[in-house]
Amino acid sequence: MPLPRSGPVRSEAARLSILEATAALIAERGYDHLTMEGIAARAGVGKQTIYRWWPSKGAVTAECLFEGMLVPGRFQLPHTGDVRRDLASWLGEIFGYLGSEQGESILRSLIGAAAENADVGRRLRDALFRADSLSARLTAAIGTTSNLPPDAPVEELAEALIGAVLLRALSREPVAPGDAERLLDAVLGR
Amino acid sequence: MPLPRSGPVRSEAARLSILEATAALIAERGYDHLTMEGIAARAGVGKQTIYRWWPSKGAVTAECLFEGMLVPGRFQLPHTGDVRRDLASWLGEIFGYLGSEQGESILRSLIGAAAENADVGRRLRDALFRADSLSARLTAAIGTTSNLPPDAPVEELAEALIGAVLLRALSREPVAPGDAERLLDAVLGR
Amino acid sequence: MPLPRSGPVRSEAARLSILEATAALIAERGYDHLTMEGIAARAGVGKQTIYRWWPSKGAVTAECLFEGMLVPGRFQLPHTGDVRRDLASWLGEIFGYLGSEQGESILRSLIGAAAENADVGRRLRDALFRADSLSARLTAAIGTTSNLPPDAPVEELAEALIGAVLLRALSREPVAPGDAERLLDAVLGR
Amino acid sequence: MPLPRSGPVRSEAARLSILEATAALIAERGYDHLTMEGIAARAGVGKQTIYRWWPSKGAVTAECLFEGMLVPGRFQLPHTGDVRRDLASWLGEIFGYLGSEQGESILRSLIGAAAENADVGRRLRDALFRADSLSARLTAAIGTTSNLPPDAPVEELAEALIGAVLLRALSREPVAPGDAERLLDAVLGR
DNA sequence: ATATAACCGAGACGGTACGTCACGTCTTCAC
DNA sequence: GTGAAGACGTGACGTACCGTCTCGGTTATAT
Repeated sequence: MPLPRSGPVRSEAARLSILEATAALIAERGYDHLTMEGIAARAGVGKQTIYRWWPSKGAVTAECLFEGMLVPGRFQLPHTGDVRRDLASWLGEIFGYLGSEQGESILRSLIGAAAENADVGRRLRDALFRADSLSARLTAAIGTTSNLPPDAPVEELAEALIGAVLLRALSREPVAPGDAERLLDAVLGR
Repeated sequence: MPLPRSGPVRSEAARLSILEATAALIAERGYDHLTMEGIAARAGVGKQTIYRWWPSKGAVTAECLFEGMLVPGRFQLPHTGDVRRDLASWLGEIFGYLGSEQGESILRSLIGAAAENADVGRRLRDALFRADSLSARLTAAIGTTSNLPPDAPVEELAEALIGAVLLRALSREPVAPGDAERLLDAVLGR
Repeated sequence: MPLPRSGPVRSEAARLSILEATAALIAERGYDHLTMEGIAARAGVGKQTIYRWWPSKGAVTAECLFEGMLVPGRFQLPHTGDVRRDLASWLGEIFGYLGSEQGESILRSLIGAAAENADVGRRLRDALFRADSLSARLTAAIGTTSNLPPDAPVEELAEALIGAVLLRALSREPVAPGDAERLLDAVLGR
Repeated sequence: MPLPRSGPVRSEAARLSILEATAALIAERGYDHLTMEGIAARAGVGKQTIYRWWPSKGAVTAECLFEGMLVPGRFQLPHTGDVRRDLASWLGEIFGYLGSEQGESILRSLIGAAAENADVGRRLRDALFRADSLSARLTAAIGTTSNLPPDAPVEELAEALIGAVLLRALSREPVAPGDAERLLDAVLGR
């Protein structure tokens, strides 16, 4: 089923088809095993159409990530007023995703992609985990709900939280029920 | 210069030559770009000799890691009695390594390798960072030097520390002087 | 010096380059010793370009044969009216070719190729020795010049002549001056 | 089941086992596809034991041939007094062998072996088809049963007969009932 | 209204690396 | 000192993808 043609302007249909094919292939077989030819075939698109707009499969992956096609957009900090509870809920959701076989595999794939492609690395940080808003929220919480001292290194706190998630994905250790809370206790104090 | 033959037993010379070639190639060009043919050529060895003993380049890399050929063995916790100071010194050394272009690249390569190979992931955790002894030391430190409560989740603390290092490597952000201390402050409190 | 590209249609330049390389390599080193990689390298072509169009080196060889690149097209029956003299001249030329070291080696190579590849066998018969026209001519000669009875089994006569040539090539016995005539005498009578 | 050892003299058991394995493998899969490792494994013998006594698989094949393990010894000219009838019977047997799928394949294999190995070529001629005795018999028959002139080129007659058989094997054309007789008619006259 | 030019699908091309097979050499050890 | 076993360096196999390059066909825009 060939895609409809749109003349000498970039075909949005082709672009979407490529991103969807990429996301599907990563979900099915992992970032390694992802090939340009596989994407083109799955998307019903010529290889040149991919190379015209992206320099590498890492770049396509990064755009997938940015479009929210790989990791659901749900990983957003809630905003109830109780920062500690918000963080717990957010981390809980992430660990839940990590607990599913699908999620663990995709996340691991993305780590691999990030390791060899700087763009993916950046996207993985801010588009996926919204690290910025995370540290902003931590800053806002100083002196309020949790036992954060006024000059707490929030940036480092955020890195520690997210880093622990990555390490968990890398090490392939299964997620246990209370893990998210324990991590929060460890980093923020009880 | 062909290696000496040793008959129907495994050639230790070939094994070492392969591991050394692998370590050198990873250090020079990164884990992606590492090829079996490249290893064989550099090691002066037939490809089959590699495939006879390792199923994949990930496995070879894991053995390199285990033999301490990729990351220096220096990342060991000192043991001065002052746990906090020991941790600071250990983290400082790691961040120092991460600060060098070489070290950052190798570490990132290994993360990529870990993402696609479970064995590498495991080795990267315990052979490299001695996570076990790390949490053991944290346990020992409870109630002593630092402000760790008696039931502190040391395992999670260790994961947060190491995870932050990995995230730093992945995100390619340069290391600044006080980073190690700030991370320690963030996770262990001041 | 890369060959010119011609897009998504088969490149005639590549095809010719491959056939020429094949013919040259067979002439130089024999059919055994012929390798796909050798052909590709000599032709300045990717291996896949060979495999895309031919299933085996035997098939490439068969096409060489068909294109007249391996055995000169000169082995054609003259047509003077005197069939006996025509046959003598034709056989003489073949034995002359067989007498040269080059010719003997190539012919033997082709026999080896024919033994393991049916296509080569067929080509070797009809494209090379024009067996068809040979038996047709023999049929035409019945009752005329030679002592062929009206119902002479011309097909078998042709096979005997060509077969004797093959056997000579296989057995590596040097060709002596009067051999062609003697063979003709033996098969056709004096 | 390892073969019994016999100390510092050549093991006849090993030699026979190798030849039998070779003959079986050629019969099963053809001369190309025959491998030294396959022979060794099938014979329950170390590779070195083969290389110690034969320089190539062609040589092993030649010895098989010489021992009558590949082509049945039945292809011998009968000796009834009627040379024409003897030849007819002999050729008939050969064509019968050639008519079986097994026989056609083995013979073709041997031609391939002969094409790349001089020794096999020689053996194939005299050990297999007893060409010597054939031309001797033809000589003896001069002036007797058939219409051979006194100075008939018997050597060439023999070559034509055998050559026709080889060509038939090479060209993979099925054998029809009267073929042997027709060939004899063609070459010797009616 | 028509040419022009960018885009599209398809896929052939010269390459690199894959993982496997077999080669012929060599070494160990049991008999 | 022969023979089974099998590791070794070498080299070819046939396959998968790479990134580049036409090709023929569409279609929006600039003449």
